[in-house]
Amino acid sequence: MSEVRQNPAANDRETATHRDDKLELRLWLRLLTCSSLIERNVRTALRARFGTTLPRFDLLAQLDRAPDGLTMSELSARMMVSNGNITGLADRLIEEGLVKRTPSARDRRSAHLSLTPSGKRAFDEMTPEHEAWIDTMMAGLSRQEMQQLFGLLGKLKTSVLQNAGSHEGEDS
Amino acid sequence: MSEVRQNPAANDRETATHRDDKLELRLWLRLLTCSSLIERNVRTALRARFGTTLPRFDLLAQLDRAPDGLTMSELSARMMVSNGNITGLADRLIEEGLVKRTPSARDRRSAHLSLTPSGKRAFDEMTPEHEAWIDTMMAGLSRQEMQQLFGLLGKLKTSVLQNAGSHEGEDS
DNA sequence: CTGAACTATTTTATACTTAAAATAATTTCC
DNA sequence: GGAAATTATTTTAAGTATAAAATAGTTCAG
Repeated sequence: MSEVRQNPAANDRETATHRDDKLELRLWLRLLTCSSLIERNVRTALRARFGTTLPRFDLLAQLDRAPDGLTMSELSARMMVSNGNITGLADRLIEEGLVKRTPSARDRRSAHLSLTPSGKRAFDEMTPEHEAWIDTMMAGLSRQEMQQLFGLLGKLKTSVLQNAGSHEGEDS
Repeated sequence: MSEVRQNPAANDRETATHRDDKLELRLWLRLLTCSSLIERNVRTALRARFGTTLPRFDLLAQLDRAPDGLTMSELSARMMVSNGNITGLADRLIEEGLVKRTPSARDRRSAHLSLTPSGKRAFDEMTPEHEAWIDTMMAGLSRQEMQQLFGLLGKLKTSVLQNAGSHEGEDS
């Protein structure tokens, strides 16, 4: 098993916040805790059930959603990782025969990545279980609470995108 | 600058979800998007302003919150990363003189890590700006929305901890 | 046309991360 | 008190991640 504990009485980052910490900071730490917990569970489950990793699954999922394929840059944007990262990840999946690359006819710099039949099959096998894991983890929330949370996170996302990076150029 | 785009009209993972995807899945992807966006901003800002990284800052922050110091395992639990990860991270910070290790008197396996004066100074210099970045990113939410979000995330956290790993042992 | 600016991707160097095995110390229980 | 189980940490090997520089192709102003 993993050497990372997952005990329900977690003594995590967020639990360790001070009573007098600012709401914004506590909110961020709790958000991070939730995200990390779910991510860790999915990662562990993907390895245990399918012998694969989250980044690989994520890349396959992006391609599955885009039947016409995606370029490296598009993948980089959607997965929110650096461009260089995609290169290595794609290389491994191509090596494993799950993804293929088709050079673009009109722009010789770029190529479209897409799922091979084998990749599509692998993804279709994984995705129902993946969804079930997520459902299970969220079982403690009512439909209404999920919708409320979804809405609030939407506002947060907008806020972050709007106000991000405003600390830059304060001396220009 | 970074080569990862941060344009407000993000074409991210979550934006690419289907209309007919389940609420649970969309909620998870939006949560991940928010978390990744904030994390990336903090990471970029830490590098730009202080030439350091998020894991280093995070470790310093944990130690700052625990005046008596923490063992490797405690740090691992709080930061929600693997035990082996802490070893390397701590080594680097000790090398840089920001952290010191004190062997435990009663248990020769473990040692307490704590901030050096230099580490404390470095952290105290960073933390007000760090808090300001978080505040700025959340500026689009009202006090009440933050509290609501905080509460809902608390429920989610409980749910995940309760229902995590229930896919394991389904054939035992 | 031509070269400057831009865009897409890869490469490089370094850091971070994990899972699993190894090492070493402590506790437990007979 | 000593073997077995547990706990704390380190090591190992592979993969994931970033930022920045390099490479190569495209676009566009003049």
